[in-house]
Amino acid sequence: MQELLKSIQIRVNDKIYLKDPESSELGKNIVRRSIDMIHSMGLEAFTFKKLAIELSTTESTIYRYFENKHKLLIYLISWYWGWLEYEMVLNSINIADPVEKLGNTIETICHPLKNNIEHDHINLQPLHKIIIEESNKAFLTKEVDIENEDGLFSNYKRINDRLIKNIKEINPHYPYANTLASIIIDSSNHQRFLANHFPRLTDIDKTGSDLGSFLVEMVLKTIKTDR
Amino acid sequence: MQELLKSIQIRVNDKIYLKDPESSELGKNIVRRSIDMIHSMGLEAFTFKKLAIELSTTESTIYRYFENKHKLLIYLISWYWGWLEYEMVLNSINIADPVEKLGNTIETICHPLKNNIEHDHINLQPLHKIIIEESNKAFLTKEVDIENEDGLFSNYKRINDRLIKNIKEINPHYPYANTLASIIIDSSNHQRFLANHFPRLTDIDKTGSDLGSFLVEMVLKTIKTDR
DNA sequence: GCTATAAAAATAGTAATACTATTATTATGT
DNA sequence: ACATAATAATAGTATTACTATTTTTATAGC
Repeated sequence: MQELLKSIQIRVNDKIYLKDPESSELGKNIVRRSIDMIHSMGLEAFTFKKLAIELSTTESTIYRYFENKHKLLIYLISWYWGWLEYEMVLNSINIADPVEKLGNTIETICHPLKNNIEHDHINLQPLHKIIIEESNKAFLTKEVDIENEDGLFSNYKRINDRLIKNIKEINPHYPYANTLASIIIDSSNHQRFLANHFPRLTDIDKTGSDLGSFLVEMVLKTIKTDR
Repeated sequence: MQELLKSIQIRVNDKIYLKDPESSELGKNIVRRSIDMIHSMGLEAFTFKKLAIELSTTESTIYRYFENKHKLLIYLISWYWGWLEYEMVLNSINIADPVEKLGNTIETICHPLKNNIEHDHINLQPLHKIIIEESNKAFLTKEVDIENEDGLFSNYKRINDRLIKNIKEINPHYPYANTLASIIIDSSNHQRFLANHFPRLTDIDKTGSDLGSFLVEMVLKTIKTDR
């Protein structure tokens, strides 16, 4: 199973890239190295020039894969959510009880690397940190609506859809399932950001230990029909 | 009262700027025009050069007020939270019941412009939109820890503290008051962002009409000691 | 009204970024 | 062996994000 997962191809909207980075060794290296570099130096300091030097290639070559570093970021993020969907589905397979499934799903979102999975050319540990520290920048732009229309965020939205469906399985009449789902997903990463940089603003520690159980409890209490 | 509020000086940490923009007409114009420009063109397209042209002045002159556009953004955000604290306090004055106070406070965070307040040189409407669309960029950087140590985010953190205190007044034993508070504040803006750009991910409309009541309900249900 | 001082404006310049274009070289598949 | 595509090398541009220097203008005290 581990082996199967390792070589699985994550589907990423092909409008994100100019040339599929999975289609060549160089492409894979671009992805691999950019994860390390963005993780260690931050998105703003990261440039195609620096990446080109690291890869002993040229800027223009990288530009044949990605239009700009913003698109590269979207690629990484989209890949992440695409990958997480597999994890979510696999982890919750055979779970019939919707409450248990919700718990399992939220736990997966909060601790995606629990299974210690490895991947061919993508290092998940730093990628997850990029998600925590940088991913919001992908849609906090003036181009968000066009890019959204082009489907660049669909992998992200599918994760939301699954959570929404799960919540509605538990309480079909709850009117704020969408809002709750997006809060869960956002918080699963943002609370860890706060733990890293604004510990006063959270009760979660850096490992995110109680995060999952907190979020599950919040959801269940919130959607419970009281009578 | 309106008049009093209009001329009130919002306290902003003086490490954010090089020269206090409130101290001169030009400084006020820098703030005023930058709000309009960032709002209309987005933070990335906004430059000191363009601002200088708009103000018929030069880049170097603007640089005497702010180190760079990032600091200017932090200034605007910090001013906003500083101002919101006044609003929060004023709106909840004389409310003794902590549950009622929480409702009032959250309502203020979600609908800060309800009182149709005007301000001397700061246009609150576009500023609020900047908070919704751009404010996360202020701390999603590699410099966040140094800037946080320097107190650049203290106005923001004080808002959190008030909410935390309020939650603890209702249930002193609830162990996740900090986490819940930061989720509330974050969601009060982020759900409106989603309403604008990802309506499928929220049940809130663009005016944010049910947002306050949803958040209040979520908090109250979550912190309720069930027995 | 004169002068010191500070603020602002004008001017110039630099290193880095975010690209684009052109040509030469190398690899690959038939 | 040849066509094709990918990559590398080289060069260049507009813009950004600054810094430095000098000149002009405004202000406040004497």
